[in-house]
Amino acid sequence: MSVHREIRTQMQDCGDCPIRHRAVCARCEADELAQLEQIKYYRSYQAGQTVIWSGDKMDFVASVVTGIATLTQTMEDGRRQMVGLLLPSDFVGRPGRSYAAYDVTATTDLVMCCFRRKPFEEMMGSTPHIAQRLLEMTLDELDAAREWMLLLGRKTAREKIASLLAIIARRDASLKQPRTAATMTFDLPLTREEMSDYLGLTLETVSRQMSALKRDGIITLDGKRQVTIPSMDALMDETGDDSDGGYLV
Amino acid sequence: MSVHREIRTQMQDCGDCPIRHRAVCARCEADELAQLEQIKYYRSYQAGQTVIWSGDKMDFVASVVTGIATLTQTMEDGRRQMVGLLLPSDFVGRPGRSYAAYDVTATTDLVMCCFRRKPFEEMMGSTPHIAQRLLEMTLDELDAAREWMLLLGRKTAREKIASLLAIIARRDASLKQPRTAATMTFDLPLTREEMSDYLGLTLETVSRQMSALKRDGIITLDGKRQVTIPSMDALMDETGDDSDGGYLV
DNA sequence: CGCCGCGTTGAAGCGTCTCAAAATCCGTGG
DNA sequence: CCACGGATTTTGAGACGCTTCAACGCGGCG
Repeated sequence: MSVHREIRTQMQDCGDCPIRHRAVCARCEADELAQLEQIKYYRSYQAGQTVIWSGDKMDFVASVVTGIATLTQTMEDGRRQMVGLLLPSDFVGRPGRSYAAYDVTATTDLVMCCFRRKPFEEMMGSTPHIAQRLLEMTLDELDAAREWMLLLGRKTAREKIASLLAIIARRDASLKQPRTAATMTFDLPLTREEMSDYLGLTLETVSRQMSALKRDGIITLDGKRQVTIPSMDALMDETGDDSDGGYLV
Repeated sequence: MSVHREIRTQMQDCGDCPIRHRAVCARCEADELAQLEQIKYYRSYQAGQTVIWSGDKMDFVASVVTGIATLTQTMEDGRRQMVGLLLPSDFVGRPGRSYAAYDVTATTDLVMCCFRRKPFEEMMGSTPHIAQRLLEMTLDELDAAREWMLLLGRKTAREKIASLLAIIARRDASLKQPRTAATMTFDLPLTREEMSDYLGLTLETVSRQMSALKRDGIITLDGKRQVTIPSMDALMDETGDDSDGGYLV
């Protein structure tokens, strides 16, 4: 994995922002947005590049604009566990904390909208709309983390893979095809190793279970990355979740 | 486990509250506290009693005042995973959500300070101090959940047990003995089965690893529940964590 | 062309689970 | 005070699922 240079991206108007209505700024009024524009700047990273290392000084917080990033923890002996998958509109960093608690890595090409930390923290105090939205997003993250705890602690390898595919498929569908098509196709944004880091498995087990799901007709593969799900119901049956789980809100 | 009747506890002044400075109300001024007193009421539960079932209607949020509660998720076939351990000052429920997302159970006798949900949500809008503190607490919870994801996904059974004991010991020390005594003793608030639900293990594996830690002199047991840790350093060596992990903030 | 990153597949080992039985603890009633 | 019964915990033996170690296949790129 070669090291790429970090690239600064040209300024952009918040009005045109693709994550305007979902990110931490979602509830801001025009004047508040203008204030945010004062302290924001964009950064781009290439696939594979590290955004920040755990323990490093972090003088910004940010929103993912496009692309996918991951949060991972690493033990002394090299065991790794992914603890977050950051999608467009997701928030990176913690107000009030000056160092990074996790490794942040770009798994695809990535653009982030960064805010200098100090001014952002001051704005949080004076702008309830930001703090409100951040609370809501953090509560959602906490729910997601707890669902992942169930997966890590109690699901079988096959159920783990099926759950991950279901999550990616559902998210992909919400962007590409608002209607619930019976059959869906998407590109896996993660390597087998990244999948294994997320699921608490080895990459060999991931590969074997992918093959098993293919053999059983739950998924089909074009190349290594493009996944087609003929029946979302059949996939859901493999996740171990309640049939109605996640739909009632 | 017999079903006990829920008991209402007599009113109490916020000024005397043992969690006054750590709970969701920690930053409130006197007038804000007075407002909270209007919508608060206490509830007590006996050890083993269920506070609320996942999916049930939940028209309050609450703080744990004394005792310990757990959040657990259950799969259709009965597999269970604990996703939260609620200690005094911890918050229960989610503003804006009218049903419970998890089973909440009292593992010891428990007293909660409950707020009617609707008035509490209104207060959150008008009282930044509450929302600020809740955000801070939620971010802490998220960090804890992510640390638990590493444990569930990557640690061995022995490391899991050692980690749990270390967490309980450290918390207990922060209450009972502010100084870092070399040797510490505490009562386990969890049964073997509850420990297994937290750690993603079977209760038999928990029991075996407890015996192994005892055999190796990492812990000593008086009865089944009272644990003594002769050397906190020796215990920390068994957790798999960095030697300096968790201390730098 | 040959290298390298990524993915697949195989075989053996090991850690945890499952099933089973015995030991211990604790509240209750005699 | 002791006996009893049920809940909890411990311990054992075998099974099983995932990991480990290893070899091989595939595709892109210098």
